[in-house]
Amino acid sequence: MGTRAQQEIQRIVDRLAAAIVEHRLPPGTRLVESKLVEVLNANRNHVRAALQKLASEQKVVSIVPNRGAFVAQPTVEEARDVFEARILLERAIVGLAIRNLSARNRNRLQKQLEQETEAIRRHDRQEMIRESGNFHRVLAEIAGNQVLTDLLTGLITRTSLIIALYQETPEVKCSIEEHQALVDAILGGDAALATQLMDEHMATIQRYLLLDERPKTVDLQAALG
Amino acid sequence: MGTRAQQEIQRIVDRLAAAIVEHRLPPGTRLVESKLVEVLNANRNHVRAALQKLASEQKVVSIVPNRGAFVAQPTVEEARDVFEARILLERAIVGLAIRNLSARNRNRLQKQLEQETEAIRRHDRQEMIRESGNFHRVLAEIAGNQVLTDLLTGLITRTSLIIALYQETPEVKCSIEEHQALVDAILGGDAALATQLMDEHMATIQRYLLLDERPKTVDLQAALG
DNA sequence: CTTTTAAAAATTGTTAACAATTTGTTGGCA
DNA sequence: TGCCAACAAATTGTTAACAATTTTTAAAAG
Repeated sequence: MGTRAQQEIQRIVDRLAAAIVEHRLPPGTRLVESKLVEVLNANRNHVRAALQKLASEQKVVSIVPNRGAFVAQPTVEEARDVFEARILLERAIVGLAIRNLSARNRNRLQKQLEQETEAIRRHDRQEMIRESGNFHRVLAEIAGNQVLTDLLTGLITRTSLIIALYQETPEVKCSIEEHQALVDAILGGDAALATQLMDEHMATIQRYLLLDERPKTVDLQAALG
Repeated sequence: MGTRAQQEIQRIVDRLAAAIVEHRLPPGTRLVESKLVEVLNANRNHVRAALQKLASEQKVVSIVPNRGAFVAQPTVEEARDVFEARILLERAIVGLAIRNLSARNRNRLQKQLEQETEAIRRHDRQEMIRESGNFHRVLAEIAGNQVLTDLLTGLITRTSLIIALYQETPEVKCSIEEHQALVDAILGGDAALATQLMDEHMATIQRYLLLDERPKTVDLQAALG
């Protein structure tokens, strides 16, 4: 495909991923191709390609043959694996970021915290989700490893879907207070403290997940058995 | 797409990835769609989808609009980033694997080493490459985290392409001696030693890469400037 | 009123024809 | 010979029509 088609597919991927990440499309939602064509003002071939990509790359969509695409419902095991992998990457990124603290990068961290503050001030939940994800992405960019950034970006997306599916209450647990403490430790150059704070930050998020139980959706087996 | 088409695309992806990983398709090789259709006995649409996947997921193919697909030529920066990320994952995997040492898993490690020995005995270079990759995949599977396994699998593929492009001599540096030492440390439950051996193993591979210089292929700018 | 069956509609899956672009070749001409 | 234009071939990119499957609707039968 030419660049134009690829860009269009990416546009659709981004729109859908954003909607899933910001919990506007709950897990299990049916994604009918013709509706997406209408809503996104797109070509059906492109929509199909985008859905395939979301299914095979980020795994936030699952495709059932002859039945169509749905917002994915990751299993408890997958949720655990995603968190385990993410913590791993986040810890390493914190360490790398501390070694790359240029004036510009310090500034980026401050600016990012301001964005989050603004989102909270406006009580804009979707923007809060978006910005809390951006915080971790900025950290990865400061770490200066594009491969790590790409891997983490995928895990951030999946994490948000997992939260939609398993978190007991809908508040955004990826809090600015913990981000602020992290930034303080990073700017202070205290790698050990920063790493520990990142561990605790991830643990905080994980603590509110109901990973002992089944997915939130109706389990016919349990409900009728 | 239905399951059948997806399977067919995956078959093509696997065939192409194997050829690239085993250095049968050197970096920069042109991949003409019609030739692939012939050689792989496939449909052109499926070939195109497979090439797109290899480009956007594993990044071992690069697609130039209106010019076609080529075996990728990762930059020195990308090579460094891939290795940095891979070391990170491998270290963690070693630690996790030691905690999961069932009888079956001990056996899998032994069996894997036997496979590698056999490849060496037969002087089958392509099988040696394949099996040395399998060693790291088995380790990831023993670690018991499917997400980590998937991420590492992608990085192993990319690593092999990087070696094809940047290693000074063509021997397989991912050696069974170091694998054997690693297995000994793991079976002995010595996490600190095993992690250190993994570090050294990765360092050994990296040591033979010419990452100070340009890619091996002719650089017109440098050659004619 | 419930169940069954058949037809219609909606939705997904597949393909090959067509279009656009790049690459290669030939022949004229100074 | 060297250069250029026009044509031809090869290759990639795009699309819409067609096929297959599932879901819905409606009618008929018990």
